[in-house]
Amino acid sequence: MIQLDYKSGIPIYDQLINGIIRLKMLGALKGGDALPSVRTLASSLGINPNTVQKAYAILEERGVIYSVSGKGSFVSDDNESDKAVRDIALTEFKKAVLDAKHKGLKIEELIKCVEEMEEDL
Amino acid sequence: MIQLDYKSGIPIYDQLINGIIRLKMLGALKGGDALPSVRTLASSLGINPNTVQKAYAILEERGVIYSVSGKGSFVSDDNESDKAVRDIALTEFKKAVLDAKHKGLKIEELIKCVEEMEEDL
Amino acid sequence: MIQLDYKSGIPIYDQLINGIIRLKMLGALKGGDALPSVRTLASSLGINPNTVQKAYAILEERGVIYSVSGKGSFVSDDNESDKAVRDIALTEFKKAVLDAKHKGLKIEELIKCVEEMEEDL
Amino acid sequence: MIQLDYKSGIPIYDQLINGIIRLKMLGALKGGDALPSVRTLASSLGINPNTVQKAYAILEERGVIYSVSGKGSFVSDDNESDKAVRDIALTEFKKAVLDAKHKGLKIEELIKCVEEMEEDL
DNA sequence: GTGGTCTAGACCACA
DNA sequence: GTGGTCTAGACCACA
Repeated sequence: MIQLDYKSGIPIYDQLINGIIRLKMLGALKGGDALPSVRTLASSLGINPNTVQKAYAILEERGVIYSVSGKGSFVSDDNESDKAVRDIALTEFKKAVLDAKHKGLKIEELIKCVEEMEEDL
Repeated sequence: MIQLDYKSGIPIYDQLINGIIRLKMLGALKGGDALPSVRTLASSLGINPNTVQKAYAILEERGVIYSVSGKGSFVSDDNESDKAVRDIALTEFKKAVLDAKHKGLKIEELIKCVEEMEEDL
Repeated sequence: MIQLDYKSGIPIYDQLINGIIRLKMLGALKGGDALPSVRTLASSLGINPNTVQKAYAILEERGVIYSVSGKGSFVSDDNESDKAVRDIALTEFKKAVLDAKHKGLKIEELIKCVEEMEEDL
Repeated sequence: MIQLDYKSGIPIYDQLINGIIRLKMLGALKGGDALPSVRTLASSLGINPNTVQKAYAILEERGVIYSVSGKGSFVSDDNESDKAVRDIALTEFKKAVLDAKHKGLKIEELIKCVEEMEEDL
């Protein structure tokens, strides 16, 4: 399911968020699908339920999933959610572009870099 | 000189690092130039000397500057340093590209996004 | 009958309460009419009998319906009940108005908003 | 400062959020003002730092405040934040209007109710 | 000192 | 059982 990397420095809840979004992108999770409960996912990953709770809360706020008290958490099928996710991703990407520029990389280099990565994947 | 943005969420020491690298890229700082002392820069920016110290230490580690005990810190003229900085920047940028892809953005969108940012700046 | 929206965040029992009150307002339920039994309604909506039970209990407490042991639940024809329901609803609405004011919305904006909603519905 | 009501059923972190927004509306908090630190506010209110942390995190995400690790939390002067707050408030208000309608109140009654509240305040 | 993350564990409403 | 809130307390990066 979701691979956690404790050495990455990326907060666990962020890795969960990214992991669930990725699973949705890949089609492994579809609209209406039930997610593992907060406690179940926590124990299967060996982390604290609060951490899962935090990830789910953020995903819900972004419209990627929705939670029903007493029933569980489910994947939204709302296309709006995709848009929200993409907006956030694009903003973060722009930040990275600026950062690269600030460190002396030129726009053409960045574009070339992106194009080369296309072939790899 | 260097503009700090406290709201950006980027650590101050990182902003310092980027700022000094940028000044070197722009030619405002050249090989052999003396940098302001840790205390001077700290007080002129209104920040903690520890923060400047950390930035200088990282820059030295990357070969962008070098320190002479009792004399101060100076800009390296070694072209190697530029390469190292650029390598690090490129690696981080690639990570950002991957992340954006994982969140559903397509390569063409990213390229378009980069091109549009070129016009703005 | 009653449409449940699991994504709304409104507790199911509250949706049931609102639904039954609405059916009464609309005239679909009149004084003396028998309500479906707790189990019947629960199974026809695919929800837990406890949830229906809770809704019925609250409706009875407010005088909207009444229960006869061994016979079932019935709609009150008492006009008093309507008044009680309306009083509660009005109190909650006033709370919402205050909250909106506290967050900087002006009375005129609220009125305009309500008027616009009239057209939509 | 901020009055907490433990009996209200409203989560403490929500009361904090509303309280800070209200203080900003009233002009008691202006752009750039430092907020009490997470720990300070927690101990002065007799609650857990985590709860304050949660409130601050949500306020930051909404653009009402911004936090700088190691420095503290500050009130945004960005007018955008007001817009975000107002949007959220308006959405909540609309929900309340719908709820009132569902319970049998008529639009005209709601408008009259709002108008009467104008005189009181 | 300051914000941010995380664990451990309790308690509540809801289903 | 399930999500949500809260406390208590530890630890980290940053300033």
